[in-house]
Amino acid sequence: MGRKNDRRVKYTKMVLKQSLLQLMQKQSIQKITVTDICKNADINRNTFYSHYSSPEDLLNTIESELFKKIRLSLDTSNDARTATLEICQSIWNNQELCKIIFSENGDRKFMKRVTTIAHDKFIAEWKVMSKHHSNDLLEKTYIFTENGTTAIIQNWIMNGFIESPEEIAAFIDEINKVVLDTLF
Amino acid sequence: MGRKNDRRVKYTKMVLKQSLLQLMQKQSIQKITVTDICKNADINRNTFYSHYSSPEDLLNTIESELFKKIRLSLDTSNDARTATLEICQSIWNNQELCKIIFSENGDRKFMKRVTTIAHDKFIAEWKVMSKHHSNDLLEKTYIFTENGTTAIIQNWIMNGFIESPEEIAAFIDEINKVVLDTLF
DNA sequence: ACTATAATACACATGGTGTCTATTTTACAA
DNA sequence: TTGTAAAATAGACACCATGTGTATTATAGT
Repeated sequence: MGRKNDRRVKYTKMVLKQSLLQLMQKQSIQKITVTDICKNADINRNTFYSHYSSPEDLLNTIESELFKKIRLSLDTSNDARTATLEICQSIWNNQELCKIIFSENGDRKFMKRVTTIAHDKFIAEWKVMSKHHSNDLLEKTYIFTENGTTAIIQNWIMNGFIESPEEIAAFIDEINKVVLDTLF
Repeated sequence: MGRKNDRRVKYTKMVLKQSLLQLMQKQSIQKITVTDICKNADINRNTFYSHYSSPEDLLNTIESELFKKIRLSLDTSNDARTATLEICQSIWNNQELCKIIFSENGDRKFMKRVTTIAHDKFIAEWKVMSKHHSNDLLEKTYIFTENGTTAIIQNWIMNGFIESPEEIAAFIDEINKVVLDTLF
């Protein structure tokens, strides 16, 4: 019964995560060693290896947990507008973590993985209206707006959340609408 | 006189560059060691260090040379449309190199550095027309289109240059126009 | 042919890695 | 409360890349 719920395991994993995030505030994941993380966490290096295989592996775990949180908040909403808003709110609710994970050295692929959730709904909505257009144009437009949207959110995070989630979501909605409405 | 033009130096630098690019086809720069590069190039490791300080340093050199080429082709054109086209043509003229440098593991910051040349001209042109708008909206729109444009070019490269430079430049012009004309 | 210097060969201490084998500590359950 | 499984630690190990020495060889340019 006490397999994964062992207090010792929970503590170890917790401090290792904290330790990595703390180190990531000053250096990129690429330059952080297992030894660094363990010294900073006051955890034996062998213990690290019994839970994770590398700093990247540990980071993946952290990211997956955040991703799960964000996805959970989306299960209710189906249209693109509310999905965008809820993603922004999820990020807003995890500001400290997001600041680190999506920082300069942060994993762009993961950021994209998040925005894609909402963006796919955008595209699905517009795809219906664009049957007379080539898939090629749709594909290029998708790439353009996808990456633009991702950058807007990343910039919002990096600038310290000056705008509210509502404001950012509204801007994203508007500019995506402009592009897609005009082209299709 | 023969300082930097020494044939030995030219050869060494050349094979080291080739070696790194070859290795980058299969792994990211992060995982490539000095030892790897030297073994692959059949160059002594000490020789590497007498020219470059790290694999990243070597890559920076390669990137800077490409950047110089691209900038050179731009000195004639002043408007955004022709600048975009000439960048696309420069990339087209260096396909093999660009495929590697802008690959999945490629340096996104460098890709942005390139597209920014043309994009800044776009923005300068539109900035004149948008005095009545907030800098904030302009800034966000800039980020959106900047990153969208970058992604389009990157995608063009990664897909193996299916379209001509003219076609890609035309799409970039059009979609940027749509966004900026509609919002301002 | 001379000479400066580029390239090589060899060596070294350093530091992180991943994986062992004990040994100690501790959470949970009977 | 105590027994036990398993978690954490301690210490050691070979391995490999690093960066920096020193000495030697090869060679491009004059």
